[in-house]
Amino acid sequence: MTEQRPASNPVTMREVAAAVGVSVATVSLVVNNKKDARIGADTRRRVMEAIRELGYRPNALAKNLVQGSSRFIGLVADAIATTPFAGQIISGAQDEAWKHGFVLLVANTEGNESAEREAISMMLEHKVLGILYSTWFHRAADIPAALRETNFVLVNCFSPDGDSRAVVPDEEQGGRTATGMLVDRGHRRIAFVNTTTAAPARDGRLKGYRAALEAAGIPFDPDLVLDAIPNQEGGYGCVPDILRQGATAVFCHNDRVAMGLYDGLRQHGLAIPDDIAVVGFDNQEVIAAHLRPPLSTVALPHYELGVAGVRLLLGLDRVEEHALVRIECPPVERDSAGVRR
Amino acid sequence: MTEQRPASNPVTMREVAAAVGVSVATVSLVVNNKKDARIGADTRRRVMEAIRELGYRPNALAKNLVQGSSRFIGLVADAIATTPFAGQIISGAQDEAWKHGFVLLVANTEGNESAEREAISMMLEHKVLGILYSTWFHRAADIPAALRETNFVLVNCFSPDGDSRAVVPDEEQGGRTATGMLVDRGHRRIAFVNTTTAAPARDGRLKGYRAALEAAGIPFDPDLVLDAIPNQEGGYGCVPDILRQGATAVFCHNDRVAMGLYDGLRQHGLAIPDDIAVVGFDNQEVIAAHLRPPLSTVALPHYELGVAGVRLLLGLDRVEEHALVRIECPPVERDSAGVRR
DNA sequence: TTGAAAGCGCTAACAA
DNA sequence: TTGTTAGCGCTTTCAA
Repeated sequence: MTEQRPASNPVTMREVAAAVGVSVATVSLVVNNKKDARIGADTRRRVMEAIRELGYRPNALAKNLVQGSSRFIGLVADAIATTPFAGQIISGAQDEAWKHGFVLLVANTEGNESAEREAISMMLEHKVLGILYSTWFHRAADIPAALRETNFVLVNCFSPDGDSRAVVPDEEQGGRTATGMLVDRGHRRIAFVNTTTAAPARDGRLKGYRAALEAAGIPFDPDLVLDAIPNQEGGYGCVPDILRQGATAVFCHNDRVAMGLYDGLRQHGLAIPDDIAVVGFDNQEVIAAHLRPPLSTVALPHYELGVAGVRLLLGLDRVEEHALVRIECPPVERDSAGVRR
Repeated sequence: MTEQRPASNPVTMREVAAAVGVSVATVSLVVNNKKDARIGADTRRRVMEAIRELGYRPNALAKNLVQGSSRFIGLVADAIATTPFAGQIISGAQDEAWKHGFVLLVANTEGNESAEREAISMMLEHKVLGILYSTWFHRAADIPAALRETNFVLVNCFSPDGDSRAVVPDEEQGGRTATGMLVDRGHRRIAFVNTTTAAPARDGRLKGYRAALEAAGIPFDPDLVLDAIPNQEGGYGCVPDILRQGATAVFCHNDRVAMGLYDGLRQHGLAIPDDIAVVGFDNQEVIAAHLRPPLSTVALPHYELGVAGVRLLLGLDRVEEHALVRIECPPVERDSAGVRR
């Protein structure tokens, strides 16, 4: 394996100093714009000029080394490739990290445990300030032992033992919000197509659904809660049941289920939202925004999860030691829920 | 086993050496498992033990510094958050980078030029071995000047001047493959819903479409080529035109267009693939795999683009200086094209 | 206002 | 087989 040429030799601070005829200390002072050190206006000018002329770039490795702390934040994700969700977490984490002068070291593990171990090792060896450990869907996660060697916060997942800082979406509030969109339109028989998969999303959204019903004085009818595989096929498949139950509105576990539901409903000659109203969950753009009619849904706040994760890591938000921070799932109103009464 | 220390004060090699009673050089030798240096079996054992006991982790920053080269590869992407595509590029790049002992420094710029400059600066300061500059859709890209300070390869984009190494999907072959799927089923009036957006995808896929037709001895009919906004609405909107032209099959610019087309076709009471066959492009999983019927399409090889990018960067594949490397877009057969005759 | 010098944690000659 | 030593490029006292 022939690897590329050895790193080209970049301009060093010493060369800049030599070019100007000052010491490296002086150059360092002006490069970092140290406030306390008084540098002659002329010297400063000449140094700056030399920097520009020689194309000098500070060596972050050396700087980090001498300062004993890197400006890295690690982010391990379990599914960068397969969903847009991880991307949004990364994006949020990066924007926030960047804002505070930090750089993201990203590792994709695709659920592979040894890749995970390797990734964490690598980050530890780069002396990251801390690690964000994230999953693409909200769930309990076993915490790799090595994580405990540094600061870490869980993003979109949490420790079963509740002994770690974590940021997760507020599923219950999300379920309440989604159901509320339907209640607000005057619906009283609202079906809920939940997922078959045991997960916080399943329990939380159901809880929210019931809470919204209760708040509106609508009795809970267990027959209106259906379980389906959380994708298009699942949504399509439960159309007959929904119709049998005489529902006038459906809250779907996610947007993909809603997409399948659309198909089934249409096949029965039913119009959305006039014959039956639909709301989804996730706000998966490619789908939700372009269904016919565009799908009203509730957004999973992945970007905000990423932001909150680094804020916790950096200690920017005051919060109890092992708190589980819940982030709001905001409503995204489009057309499938009908017009508000 | 490992007594916890504040992350800010990690165990150093010197401490390990002191604990064992050897020199740091010896420790370095065993840590890096240097092949040529002979270390006493007993010494090696004791060092390893101390490493485990103290929880020593090598400091990659120091190592990189002294070796004059980091093991970083930078990857700047313009849309991590908005599509799964960037994620696949990252994923491919990372897998390949890791395989060769490199770590990815990822920066998301969301098209923002100053973010881009900052990102590249940051990477340069970390003395990356090189930079992958990637875009989420295949297009010509202006190359930021700073990029030229290091090795770089363009991924999913190319320099208008053709003066840089680049890896892109083979649009023409993709168009040929997609059209071929339809031709193979005996269709002769095949519509092509192209995009309204000027881009390599537009020209390349059209070229491929025509090539496939020609290879099958089918005359090209310009009336069968429609332009539409490349999303669901666009696909939906051109159904009447397609029917008017008497097409028995449609090749869609992408899967989203196909999704809209499905809707429109259904509304006309037409069955896919029996009344009309459809193939898409992109292989956007959430959509293609779960449409009814599942969509036959051609995959955009984002993962492979990432892989090829780092291979080029590392000089693992021999290739001419400013070559434009084209990666195959493989067919993904599902059900919407019908049964092969 | 500037410079000299001591490291940061590690690797790699060269010695022993 | 192992230790000594000289840096890598930079920051940071402390002196001048």
